[in-house]
Amino acid sequence: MSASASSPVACQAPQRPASCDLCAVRERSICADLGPRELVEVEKTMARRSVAKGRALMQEGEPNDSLYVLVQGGFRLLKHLEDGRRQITGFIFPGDFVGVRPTGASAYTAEALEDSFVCCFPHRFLEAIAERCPGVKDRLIARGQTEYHKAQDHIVLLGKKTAEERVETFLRMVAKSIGHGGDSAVTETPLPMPRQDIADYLGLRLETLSRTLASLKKQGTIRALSRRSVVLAASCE
Amino acid sequence: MSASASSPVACQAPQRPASCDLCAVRERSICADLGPRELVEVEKTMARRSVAKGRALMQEGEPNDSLYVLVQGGFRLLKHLEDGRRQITGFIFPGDFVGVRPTGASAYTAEALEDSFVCCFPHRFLEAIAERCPGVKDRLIARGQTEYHKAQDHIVLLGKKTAEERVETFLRMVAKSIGHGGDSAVTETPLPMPRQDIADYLGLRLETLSRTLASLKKQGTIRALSRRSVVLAASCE
DNA sequence: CGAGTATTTGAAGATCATCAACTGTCGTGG
DNA sequence: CCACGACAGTTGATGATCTTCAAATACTCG
Repeated sequence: MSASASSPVACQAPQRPASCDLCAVRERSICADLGPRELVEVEKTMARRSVAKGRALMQEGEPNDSLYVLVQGGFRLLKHLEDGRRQITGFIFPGDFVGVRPTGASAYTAEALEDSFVCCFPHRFLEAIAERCPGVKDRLIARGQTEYHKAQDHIVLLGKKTAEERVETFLRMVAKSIGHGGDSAVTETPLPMPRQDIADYLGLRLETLSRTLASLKKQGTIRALSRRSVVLAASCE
Repeated sequence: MSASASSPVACQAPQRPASCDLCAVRERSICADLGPRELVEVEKTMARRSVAKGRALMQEGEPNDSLYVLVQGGFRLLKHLEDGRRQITGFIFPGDFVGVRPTGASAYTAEALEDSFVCCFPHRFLEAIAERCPGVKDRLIARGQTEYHKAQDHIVLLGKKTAEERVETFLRMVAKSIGHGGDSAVTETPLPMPRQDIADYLGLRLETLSRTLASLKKQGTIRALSRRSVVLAASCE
């Protein structure tokens, strides 16, 4: 299936764009603020990096000095409690970025859900670029805000919603984040993360998540469900 | 102006500083990045505002075009679910600020826990100031990050901690935020918010919070407890 | 002092967690 | 191509934590 050299395109396997011109997420990332001149410069200095499924892009507590833009794949962001309990605080999809500021101790770990590609912007280059492109810092501020707002929605979910509400909210969120174009209601939404990750995101146990999914399917909220994808019914009441 | 001329200082009642030179939180807020010239200008154009206990500084869904720096008092930040359930997503104490970006629809409501004073920086002025003081935008980015990290800690608390752990974490957090200087262990920590707010922050019911507080007191984790303050035992195990 | 609100306490019940067993899926190799 | 093993996910039975409903008590303010 995942042929490597045979077919020229349309291949499911991770494939990074050859240049920024072809980058699928450029308009959604900080690169959108770069002028043509800066873009050329960035393309020369910026490192691209592939991260194999399960490997960490950054580790809670370890220093980090780059901003990473996710080009392809997905990541889970997670924090640990001393006794080993883990909480997933978010998921990252193409166009999103992490590491907005350099730090001596990252607040969280980022692990690849599948083989992924990222672009690395060391902050010391970024600072120089920002001087010529003021929009870059504005975009970092804006990004920080939307991350914060997403975290607040997550807080509401964990603090006030029932298991069933949490699961439905999550599924609609994923559908919106990586829903392929048009009306996400009828389309199949991929679930690139295992059940345990979803449970750790929702503050539920694996078994409770499984039962809740089964229940939503029986009710019809979920049209179809497989290990790696879901089809939701329209969201109208 | 409230009590203005009579007593020089040491008054418990809300009292806003007469000028930025006397501002207790200046070094902790964006003002720390302003040069003397900008400070003078800011002092002329910036509006100060008092907010009575219970009143909202900004409302979820309503537009907001200013950044507010809290000088004195406290605020709760909250979000509503359609059916009226509310979740408190954070508390704001002197030196903190809200409204990092102008928006057509605030993500949350900010309500005063007690009579409070804030400084308002309309974003259109802020933008002009930022051009001359590049540090301002960096500080906004940094602030966005620390808010995000606090939100992540909150997510871990709600997703993985037991009622008892939540309450203890909360109390230590407040002690650290508004703990008066030295070792917060033996000092009395004020609790400027009612029990219902604490419960809504912790994702617990009022009654569960009350019972958990009683239990922590019996165990000795809490040395003394009153409606408006608490004394914690040292945090070592 | 007294009304109204905030907080605490009690008893019963619901939701979600835990422990355990079972089933499905995927990759490997005979 | 199918069998096998390992892991991911599901289902079942029981129990703990937290919620709910109810009532008592404490505190604040006029």
